[in-house]
Amino acid sequence: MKEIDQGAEHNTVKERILKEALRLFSEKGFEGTSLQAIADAVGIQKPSLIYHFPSKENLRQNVVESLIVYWKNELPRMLTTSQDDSNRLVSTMTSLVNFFMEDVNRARLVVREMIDRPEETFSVLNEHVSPWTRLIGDYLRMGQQGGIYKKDVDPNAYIVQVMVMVVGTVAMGTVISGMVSASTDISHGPLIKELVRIVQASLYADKK
Amino acid sequence: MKEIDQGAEHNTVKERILKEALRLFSEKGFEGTSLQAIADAVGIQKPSLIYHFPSKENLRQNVVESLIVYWKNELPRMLTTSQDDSNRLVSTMTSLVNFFMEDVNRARLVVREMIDRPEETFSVLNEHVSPWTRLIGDYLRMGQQGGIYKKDVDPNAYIVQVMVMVVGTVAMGTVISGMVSASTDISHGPLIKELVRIVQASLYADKK
DNA sequence: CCTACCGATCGGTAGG
DNA sequence: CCTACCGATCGGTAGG
Repeated sequence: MKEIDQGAEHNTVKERILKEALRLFSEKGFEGTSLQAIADAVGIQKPSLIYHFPSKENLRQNVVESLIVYWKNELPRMLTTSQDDSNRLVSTMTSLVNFFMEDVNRARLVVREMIDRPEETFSVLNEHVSPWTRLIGDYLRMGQQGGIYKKDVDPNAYIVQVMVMVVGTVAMGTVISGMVSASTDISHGPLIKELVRIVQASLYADKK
Repeated sequence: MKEIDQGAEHNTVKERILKEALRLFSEKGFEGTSLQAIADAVGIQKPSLIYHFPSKENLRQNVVESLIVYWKNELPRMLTTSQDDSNRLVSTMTSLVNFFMEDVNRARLVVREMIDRPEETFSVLNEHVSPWTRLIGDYLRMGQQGGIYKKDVDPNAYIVQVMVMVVGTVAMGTVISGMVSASTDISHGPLIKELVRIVQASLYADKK
């Protein structure tokens, strides 16, 4: 009844639904998650879900959109925060890694969406992410002419490959970190470290 | 009735089931694929599936195993075929890329299994793939001491990251190739080319 | 490999 | 946001 802290944090039922749906869709997949399971996690009845989101498909779209919104707010901040020019790319990528590691489910959902609905996901990325990758692409091309980046780097392909590595490493981290060190999961330190090294070593021109 | 070419190609019902199940599990996911859909694709009735594979879960395990078996036959061949020492790693990776691109569903299934069943997938990889990654790791360490590979490469992490890139690029190729060039899919030429470049540039030591 | 069939669960509606 | 309910489909069994 209280409307004082209505839009404050993750308090509203709608926000709690989105949160639990993101988690379950990421962990078990869209088809592997029932509306009943989401309702149970939130602590309401199934038809109450349908009151907030008219269908399961509509709920999925809203979950994806909530991620996109987060992205569109964070990415500009990542790109501008980094002060010095030479390290801007690496620090942006580090922010990207942190964004996904903050909640591994974000990376998993992105990977799932790409595989489950390639065409739709392409449209979404093309609309909301491509502007930024194009910007970084221009920045890369400038650096190439200035001689600080390798000349044989394919800017567009490079950016996409970095994204594949970041999102792939975080999404599959639980599995693959066990293959590099003993710990079966969490933080995957050596993996992220090597990821950053590969991204840098394949970009910066050799010192002459 | 004819038993002449019984074990020849993809002729037996069991093999046809495995083939269609791999395709559907890869495209729609395990939970998104019904036994009815598989039966329809094969052209038999649902209970006939259960005759060959006692449960859906059992069928999934057999699909995964069929991939593993393929792997265990191909990987040694990849590693030995490459003649000259210096390019062995790159040619092995190229074979790996070809293996997954031959049938994109292989890469998609691997990614799905990693996200859907992290612990189980780790066990499978640890048993059947780790021996080979360890071998390549030793080879990398030797090359490092010989000075042909960068000293700051983390061999184990590097190998895993290369696998993430390969499998990720192929699995998500349909989506991401559209972001680098106009073509919405197929062959993803520039992506694979950049992938190979990154793998090489981040490995080989700078010429002094 | 098929027909016939089962209990359980699915997404979603009616109506309040 | 709830109770009551629906047709369709799920994985799987019985029995041949």
